Amino acid sequence: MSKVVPVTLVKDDTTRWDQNVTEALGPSARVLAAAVARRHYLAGESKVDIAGALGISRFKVARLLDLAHELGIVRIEIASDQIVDLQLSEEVREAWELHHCTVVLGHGADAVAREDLGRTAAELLCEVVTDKDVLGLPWARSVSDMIRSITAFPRIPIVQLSGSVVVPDETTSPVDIVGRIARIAGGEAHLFYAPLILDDATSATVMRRQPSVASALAAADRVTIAVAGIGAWAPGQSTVYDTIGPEDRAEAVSAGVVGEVMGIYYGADGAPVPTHLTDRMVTLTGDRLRAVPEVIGIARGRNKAQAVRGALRGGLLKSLVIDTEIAQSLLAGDWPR
Amino acid sequence: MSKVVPVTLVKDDTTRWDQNVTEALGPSARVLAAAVARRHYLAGESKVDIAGALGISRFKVARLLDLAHELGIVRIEIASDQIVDLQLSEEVREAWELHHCTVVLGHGADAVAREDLGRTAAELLCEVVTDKDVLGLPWARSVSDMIRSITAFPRIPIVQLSGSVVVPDETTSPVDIVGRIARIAGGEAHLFYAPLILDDATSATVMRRQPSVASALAAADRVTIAVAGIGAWAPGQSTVYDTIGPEDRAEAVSAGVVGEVMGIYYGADGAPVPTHLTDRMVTLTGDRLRAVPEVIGIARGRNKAQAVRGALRGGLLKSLVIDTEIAQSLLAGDWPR
DNA sequence: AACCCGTGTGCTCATTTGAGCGCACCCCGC
DNA sequence: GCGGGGTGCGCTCAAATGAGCACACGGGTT
Repeated sequence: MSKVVPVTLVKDDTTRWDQNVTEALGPSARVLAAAVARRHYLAGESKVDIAGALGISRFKVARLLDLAHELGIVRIEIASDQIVDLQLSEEVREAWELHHCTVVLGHGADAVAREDLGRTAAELLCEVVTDKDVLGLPWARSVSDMIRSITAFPRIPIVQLSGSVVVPDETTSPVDIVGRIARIAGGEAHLFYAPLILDDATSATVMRRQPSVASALAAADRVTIAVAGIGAWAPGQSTVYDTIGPEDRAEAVSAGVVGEVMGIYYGADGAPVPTHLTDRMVTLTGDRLRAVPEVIGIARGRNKAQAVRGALRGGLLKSLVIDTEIAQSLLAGDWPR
Repeated sequence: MSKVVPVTLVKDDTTRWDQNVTEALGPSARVLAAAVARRHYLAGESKVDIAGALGISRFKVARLLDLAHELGIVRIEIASDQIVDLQLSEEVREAWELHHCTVVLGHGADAVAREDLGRTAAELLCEVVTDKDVLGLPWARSVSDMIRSITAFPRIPIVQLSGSVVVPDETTSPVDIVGRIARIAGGEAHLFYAPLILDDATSATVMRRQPSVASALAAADRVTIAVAGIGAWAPGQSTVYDTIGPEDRAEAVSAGVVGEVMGIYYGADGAPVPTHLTDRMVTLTGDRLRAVPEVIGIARGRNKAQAVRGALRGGLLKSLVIDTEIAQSLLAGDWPR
């Protein structure tokens, strides 16, 4: 309640006798500015109240606060997250008009751990999902990484969206992975045992007519949330690429394929690429995936950047869980849309 | 401009499937909260604008910001000064209803350097003084420390308020000190050569009648700003105490003297203490000092805490430049007034 | 002297913001 | 199925706030 003796905040440079002052402001002004800042920002008092308590005008309080900002007496910082680069995430989200984007920070010099990416994707899924949703899942390594991190889930239908690929070094079998979350969720589950890719279109057609498969693929219409891995068309960047033969790879390359999502192929501009491969897949169509209201894509590593960009351009994904390298690539150089 | 998919901020603990979530909030909410906080606090956008840009209500923006505070995503801190404890200064100022208070931080374990205290006092004086003021100065070690730090000063009258004490280890002579600032200021100066304390009351009366002395003491009425050292009534804590004989010291002690300012004696409650010493001083009266609108007291060290408190209670000082020890003592235990 | 410019100050008015309210929803137990 | 408690949400109205303006003062120039 004590009144303050007026203190001129900034003296004219020519008239100040403050040549001995170390900082830009005298000690009393610093004390005053700090006191005002503390009351306003830490104690939450309104500027009017502060002005009343100190016997100065509310305008002076406001100017004092501005000054305190300029001089660095008040410092406001947005805390950095341990796991997620909050700023980069938002920049990517904004730039590509995504629903959600989560950029996972890599610890140390090396890339983001699969485990971290999977856990973060799990958190995002759990955050976004409601008990009105229908979840669609393909088979993908990154998706199984995610599912491993999920311990609780709402009781909602789970729909398998694609066949599976046998990968030697994966310990758990494909359907187990999709089945795991179905068990956790406890709702109805549309699962099937089928390979993602067959040797010819005829076999694939037959396979798609299998009741379990047909029922699951039909249920894809009802899916409201899907999670997808993103495969780049290069060795080690796509389980499909690694599975098929050299000629098939080459055909896709010459057709312009840069990546696949759930076995749906697309080019650098995101447009579907017609290929003989397409008819051999047991998966939903690109249009059906595009119609899903929320599709979360998961990807990691510089080599997948172009594939992610294509998937986004093609409208296959609505959200992303990625690492810093891909995020920076998505913001760099050629701009979206 | 991209729209945001609604995200429920806090789920009911019973309904959340976030047992795998490391933090209290999902990644998307963290990204959103951080983005809002960044836009509001760093970019300075209004909540209404942010709400419009993100397609959410301004209330949600506000709640999101509250949340960001609670979770520590936004952290506001008042920067600490290198020289002055801004918070402690304000607390003392407020508690004792001072015009200004500057608590100088000691570096390392030992006490605040005389030099730091003097420099800070100089800064405060230069900040507070205007070219309409009349400056009054006594002789005191701390005052001479301050004056040494002054290199520029407005062209105002300088009035010497007390006689001087010869201290062996001070290199500069008393009047030189007061004369120095008079030279820097360049205005009219009321200086005189006289001891602060004489052997008897008669000599003191004679001395006070000397034209130069009388003129200066008369000019004390016009003084608008004075700076004073504070002496505690103990060895090494007051140049007056150290100068006089044991009987005089004892008399003052038994009369209840705890300190002196400009040779004006007072007790623990700040009331003037009548003593034979008083008549022997060449200085202004306590009432005259109390009438000066701004008196800045300088003191350092735990031993002077009680003397400072007395001087404040007695209304001799309006402002303080002190160290952390005295400041804490002023806030501790027995409360002012 | 008269002038002008830069600076600090407080005012007015439009915008922004906060406190409280009611509504809709959902989970739970009867 | 039907209240009850809790929660998130947006509305209303009053208070707080910001942008711009006018004024006063001081120092320097014409």
